[in-house]
Amino acid sequence: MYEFSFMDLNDKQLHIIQVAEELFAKNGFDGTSVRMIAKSANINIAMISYYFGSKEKLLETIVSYRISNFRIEIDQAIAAEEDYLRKIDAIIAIIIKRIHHGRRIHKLLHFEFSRENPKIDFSNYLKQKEKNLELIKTIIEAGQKEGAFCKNVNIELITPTILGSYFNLYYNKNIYTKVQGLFKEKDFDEYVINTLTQHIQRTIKALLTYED
Amino acid sequence: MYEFSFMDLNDKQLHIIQVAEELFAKNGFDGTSVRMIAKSANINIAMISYYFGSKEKLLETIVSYRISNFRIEIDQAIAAEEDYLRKIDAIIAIIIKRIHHGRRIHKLLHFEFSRENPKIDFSNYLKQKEKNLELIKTIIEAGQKEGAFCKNVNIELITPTILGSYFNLYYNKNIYTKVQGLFKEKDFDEYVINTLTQHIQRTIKALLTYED
DNA sequence: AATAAAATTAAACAAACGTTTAATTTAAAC
DNA sequence: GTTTAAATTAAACGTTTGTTTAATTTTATT
Repeated sequence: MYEFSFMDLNDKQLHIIQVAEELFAKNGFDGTSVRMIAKSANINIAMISYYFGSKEKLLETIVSYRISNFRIEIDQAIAAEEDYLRKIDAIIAIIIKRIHHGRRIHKLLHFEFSRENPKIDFSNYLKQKEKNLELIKTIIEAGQKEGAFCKNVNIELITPTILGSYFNLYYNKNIYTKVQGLFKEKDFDEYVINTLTQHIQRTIKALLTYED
Repeated sequence: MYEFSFMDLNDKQLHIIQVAEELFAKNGFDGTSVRMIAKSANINIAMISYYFGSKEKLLETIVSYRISNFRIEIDQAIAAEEDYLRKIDAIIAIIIKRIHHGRRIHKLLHFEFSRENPKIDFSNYLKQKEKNLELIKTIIEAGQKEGAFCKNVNIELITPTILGSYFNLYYNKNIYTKVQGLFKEKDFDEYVINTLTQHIQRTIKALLTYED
């Protein structure tokens, strides 16, 4: 039976990618050995070199497999809403959903990106970041011209606030779980999609309409 | 000549700590070898085991050396300001200053904290996080009672928004530097203390007074 | 059924890892 | 100046690292 495989990756390769992605996010790139990956994926060590060439190229494959542009999805959401505050709500909901879905690879990228000698090529990641930044800039400037948003806003810092709110929660999940009892592990998905998304939407809308 | 040494650490130990901290932040714990540390610090490899016991205990020493409580500083700032919005400004300025100063060790903690088998004891880090969370909760609830702040706010998520904004900028510094030309490396300190702090203050104040 | 290609394996490779040893040098105490 | 303790060193320790090899099994093609 034929199964569709993205990027010419067969089922076995996809399985290795999924296992490796989880281990990389948990233990970091250097903290994950090819033997750990092989054991978790129930394959021979040599299969990683055989399929991907090397451990580093495996990481590169994972990155290009996961990093995808969501320009179209956002464009549709923007067009569907009339009110500028609703547009913001829609954009943020999409961003958080996407980021949450790709949280493991993004964690990896955060940590590998600021290294002395980065192990992989980040140009695709950079391009997408840049596009997203421009997209948000465009919509906010349009809202400012319409008089919906105030002008005293540092637009470049809105993305860090949106993404940072998510990732700081994600990185400190254990703290809130253990110390605060804020949520159990399995409720995290729901908490992100509902509570956190709402909080960020509120925050950004408040910022964009704040007059002091 | 006698020099004061915190935590009974002599000058040589302090030098090793500083070098190691920087390398750990750059390359991660597993990505940094004792030989790299020894070379950077111009010492023999054996000195690390001699002084600290092991590579892991060196990390523990760094953490307890850097993680400090800033309860007193915040208490003073709160007492000095009358207006609740000014109190928020003061708290955020202190938090960002502190976090920026300890950014390297915090990056390390973010990455090591969510591991399968954490290599060091994080109880001190947890305690301080908890204290800071309670501190912010107290001041905001007081402001709500006074009618200065609105009530539809998720207080638990304010800290992630403050810290996340900083760290997302820090982790993606290279992007903004290279792609956007937002700032050069050496201007980062100034950008954080001025522009970023202002942005976060604005954001949180807007959120705390937002009525929809 | 025979042939060719792809997948899988255990074993071996050199290199790098954190740590320990035992010898030597430096500093401090008497 | 002698003795004792602390600091420093080069070398070696046993593991683990990522990758390659060469042999074998499985799958696909003719």
